[in-house]
Amino acid sequence: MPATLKDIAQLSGFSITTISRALGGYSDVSPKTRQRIIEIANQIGYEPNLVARQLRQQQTHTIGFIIPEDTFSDGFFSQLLMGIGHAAAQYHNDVLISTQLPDNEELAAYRRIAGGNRVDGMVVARTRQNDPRITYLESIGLPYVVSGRLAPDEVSDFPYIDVDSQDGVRKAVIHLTERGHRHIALILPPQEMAYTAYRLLGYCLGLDDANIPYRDEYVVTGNLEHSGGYEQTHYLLANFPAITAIVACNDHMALGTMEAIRERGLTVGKDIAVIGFDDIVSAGIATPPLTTIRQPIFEIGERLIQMLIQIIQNQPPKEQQVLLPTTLVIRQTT
Amino acid sequence: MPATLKDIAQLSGFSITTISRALGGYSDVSPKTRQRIIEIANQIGYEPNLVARQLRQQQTHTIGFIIPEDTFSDGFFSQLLMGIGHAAAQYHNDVLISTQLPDNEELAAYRRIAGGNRVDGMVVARTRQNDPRITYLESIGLPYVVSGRLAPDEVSDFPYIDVDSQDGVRKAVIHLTERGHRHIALILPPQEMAYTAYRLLGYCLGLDDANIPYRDEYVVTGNLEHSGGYEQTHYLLANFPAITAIVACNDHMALGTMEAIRERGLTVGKDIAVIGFDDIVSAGIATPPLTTIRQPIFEIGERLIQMLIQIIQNQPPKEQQVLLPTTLVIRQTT
DNA sequence: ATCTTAATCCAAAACGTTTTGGATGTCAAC
DNA sequence: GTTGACATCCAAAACGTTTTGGATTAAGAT
Repeated sequence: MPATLKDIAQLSGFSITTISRALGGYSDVSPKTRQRIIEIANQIGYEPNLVARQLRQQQTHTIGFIIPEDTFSDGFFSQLLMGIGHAAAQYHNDVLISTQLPDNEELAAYRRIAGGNRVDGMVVARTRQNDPRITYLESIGLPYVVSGRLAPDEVSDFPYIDVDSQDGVRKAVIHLTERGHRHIALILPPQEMAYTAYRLLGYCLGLDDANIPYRDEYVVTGNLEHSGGYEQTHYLLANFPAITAIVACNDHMALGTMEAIRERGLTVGKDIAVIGFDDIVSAGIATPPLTTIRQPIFEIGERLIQMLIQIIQNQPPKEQQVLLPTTLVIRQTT
Repeated sequence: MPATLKDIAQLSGFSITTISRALGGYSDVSPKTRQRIIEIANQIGYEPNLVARQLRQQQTHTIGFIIPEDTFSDGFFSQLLMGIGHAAAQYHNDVLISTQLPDNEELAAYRRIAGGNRVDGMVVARTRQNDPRITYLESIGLPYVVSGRLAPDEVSDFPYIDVDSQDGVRKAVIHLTERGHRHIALILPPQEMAYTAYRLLGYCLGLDDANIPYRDEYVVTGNLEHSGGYEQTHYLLANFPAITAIVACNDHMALGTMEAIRERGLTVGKDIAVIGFDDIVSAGIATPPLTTIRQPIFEIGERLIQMLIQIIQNQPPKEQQVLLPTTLVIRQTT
């Protein structure tokens, strides 16, 4: 039974309206009155009921973020979340997180949170091809912002921030060809990930730059986890001994790749070069430290929120579709 | 302008009450009516306004979690959060996250979120000595649950889940003495952390078990980050060359310790043994893989929520103060 | 004395829902 | 034809706030 405006009204003898306006800093309440009211409010530990305020004002100062269920140990997601939380706080917004359970229909959480008026806007991550979440958010007209574009053959006509992963992978491949590698394998993310196509494209361009022919059998798909890199690397090295370098499309897989290489009695960085993607914390402290394509995950989270807040406030930013550059962080696996 | 009960009422000719009760599954509405109402609701894409519902029912089905500002890259925190989110979802609860900004007064966020009725309960982590957040939550009577006890000299008479870190460190020290180490250093967390005392205690007990005298100069304090382990290790090894083993109170610091050891031309696991604490993902994939005291972080998050939900539902669990065991994961740094 | 103006204050509506306490109608039993 | 019993429905209050559109009073101008 927390204190309400009504309580202060009764204690002070003023009306609820006046209490509200006094605490709200309006000018139509006399200094003495205001002081008295503030005094009482402090004394009984009044805190405004935010739910009531939200209902009345029809805004929540809250941003929604729905976490897929299979993302427990994903360094990318938690770092993105930290960036989101940090920026949101600067705009006096909180973040409402809903974890999606395996058995639930995918859109259910979006309907509940977004359709149920619990948030002013949403950030959606991990776009897949033809993403139904975007269709839904568009249909209800709620502000949203996306981490990652759609695939190159789809139009991404919504506000997003993505990283130029095509260019990133290309730089990585060039880096390898410059060191003499000509048999370079690629471990892609699953097909349905929207960015997969960009990475494959970058790989092809990189090979092209060095006049190396594309070989389909050097390109495989991993599950984005340690095990994916591990298994595919064993497969690749067992079947194509000519391979001297492997580009994995995230750091988790790259670390799995390193382990597989070691298991085969080879030396990472000497016999087989490895490049990852993301530059998560583990990459820098792996042994040997992993050469990787860094994307500024925390910053992406921050900028997503900046963009979203502007859209919520009806001041759509000029740049609604941002492509951030990647950096090739050269460490000791190449 | 999302659809409301009123809209359905107007379209169907029934009253708002009936709409509400039809959709709510009450038995006092005829099958035909209910069917018609559901039909219209689906047709216009009705979703209940959760804010209104929260206000009316005086409960939010939301759990609050406030993240300190200095926790961006902390693997512990994000993993705890994942556990929290996962368990909360199973109880149909969402998680409201508020990031605390550096300049803000600490309790401000708690007052806003907890005092402002935005959540049904809170989980507080990273207890410090004489924690004011607990005092506050207790004063307003909001259900809460704590990750980690207070220091041994304070009474922790609130629901918590902690890990028996005293026993953990003791096991680690015993493991080291069994391998012949007699000059074992300890890098503690900052004083104000409540669990620091437990770890020091475990260290003392472990030494005692092997009849090794306690030496004050072997015990230092680090900042819980990579740099803390790094700097203190350089200090220790420069001043006390007799040291052959270092226990760091979290994995981040342990990884810093490993780096410092390498920089001094020594070999981790051979010249100097290292043991960490937590068993974050990076520990297992470090090179060499880090021997560490594992605490089940994800599970702690889950159990915190189970406990909290029970308290919220007024069914206080018999076990309100849980001490989970740690596991010494022996890898290759010892 | 009357009129303006400014300074304070407040009643009531509104946000969208759930819940309480009936109201109405129908049908069977007597 | 009266009485219950049951099925179906609904008006109004309530949750705690903000906001609208005045009302009241006092002071200053004429």
